Amino acid sequence: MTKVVTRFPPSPTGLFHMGGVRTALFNYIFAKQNKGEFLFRLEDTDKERSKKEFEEELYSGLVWLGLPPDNTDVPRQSERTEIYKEHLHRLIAEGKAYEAEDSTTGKGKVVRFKNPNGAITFTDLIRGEISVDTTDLEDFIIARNTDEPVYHMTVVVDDMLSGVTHVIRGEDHTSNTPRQILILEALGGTRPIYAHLPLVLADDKSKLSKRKHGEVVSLAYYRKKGYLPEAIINFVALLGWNPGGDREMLSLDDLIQEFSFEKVQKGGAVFNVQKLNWINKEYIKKMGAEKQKRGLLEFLPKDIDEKMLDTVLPLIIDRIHTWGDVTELWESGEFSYLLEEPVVDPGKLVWKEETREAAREHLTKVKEYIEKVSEAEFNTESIKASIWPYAEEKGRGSVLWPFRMALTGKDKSPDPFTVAGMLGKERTLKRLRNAISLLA
RNA sequence: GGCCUCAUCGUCUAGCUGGUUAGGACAGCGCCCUCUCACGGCGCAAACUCGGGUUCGAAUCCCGAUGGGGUCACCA
Repeated sequence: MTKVVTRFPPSPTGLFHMGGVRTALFNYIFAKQNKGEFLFRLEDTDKERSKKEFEEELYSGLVWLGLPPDNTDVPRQSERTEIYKEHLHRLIAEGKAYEAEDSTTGKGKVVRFKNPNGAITFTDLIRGEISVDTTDLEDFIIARNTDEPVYHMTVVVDDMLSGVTHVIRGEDHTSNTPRQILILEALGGTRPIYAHLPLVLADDKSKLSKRKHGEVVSLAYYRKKGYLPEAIINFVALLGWNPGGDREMLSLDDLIQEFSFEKVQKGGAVFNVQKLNWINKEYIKKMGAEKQKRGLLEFLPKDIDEKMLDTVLPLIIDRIHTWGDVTELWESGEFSYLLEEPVVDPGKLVWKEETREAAREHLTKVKEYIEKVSEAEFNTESIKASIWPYAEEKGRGSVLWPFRMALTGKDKSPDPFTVAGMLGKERTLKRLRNAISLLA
């Protein structure tokens, strides 16, 4: 049994695409599952469009996701031209490729592969046998000139030389496979096993593309928004694959354990952000408070009172799907009453059909109960215990609504006991007195 | 258009060797909890593309149609 070797060979011509993320993931999983190697290399033969920043983006993305490649030195095709040339020249020498006039401009010479014009049949781990008549491909170009090979040539040589056993890539490469098999056979290499993954689709069912669908196609977007790598891995794995039952929450280790090509879907899968959001939230809920806090801190104002954050933490967690959501939540003033005195509308202090007098009376009573709660025991539970019987007697809405409004000034907020607990005795009393005076 | 390929709720999917009230999840809607919001609990709605076969019986097997997607670069 030869060692399994998979690879992820993006071209650094754009941000790390979510489709690429899934391709990388499946390559990683399959390699690990078989105690093999997961290789990373850069296909930067297009000098015009290849950018250093994208190389970094790609590599750091893999590391961030928890899918570090096994090779420490990252090969760049732009630095391997001598190797490709050697193979290219061999093909020419053996009559398997030839130089030809540039058919479009008539200037210069390109290298074409001498197509034997037969049928190529290969086995795809996901789709079974695929058979193509290569005659339609004609004598395709494999190099811009005798020194500059293009994609098909470089892929084949690299895969062959690095001992790649499994080529796992997107379905958009299916039509490239026969060409590459042709070159590979001319070179005398061993055929790897192919697996073409169904595409990751946008809402309109077309391939996710930067041009058409914008920044939401790249990993960078989700990193910026504060999604968790585990959640992204989990979600993306479920795009076109599933463990067979009802399980949906799967760690990378689970995936390595459970993955099989038989369970890979044949049709494309729409990238559904809402599901990603849900999964992300599940991961957030599962982690400890300390981690949650650290996650939020990155997206909150620098000068935020960390002690206060401890108390609001559970409230925030209930209301967000990603760390980034907290920014908007915070800026919307959702918790503004914690930082500053609320502006209270006197009319709003009165519950439904009740009178101002009644509201004033309830608030006065509440103030008295609050005063009796000792400073040391001033927490949600004890506050609730002291006021609850009265609220039950007079009607919860009649008492609790003005109470909460006095503290927050908002139609929507957590319950008054929780808010009072967060504010502390002094501030709670101050706001109650203020509300009472407004009703005078 | 040629070639390749795919087809179960809006979306992700279960369904492996034919017999199920076609299951789950997200989203949606409703109810409950409740002073409001959020959380949570419960529930509802929602699919086998169509047409032929094979069979006692088809979402499942075969053929065809239709529809979708991919690809047809000196880009990868």
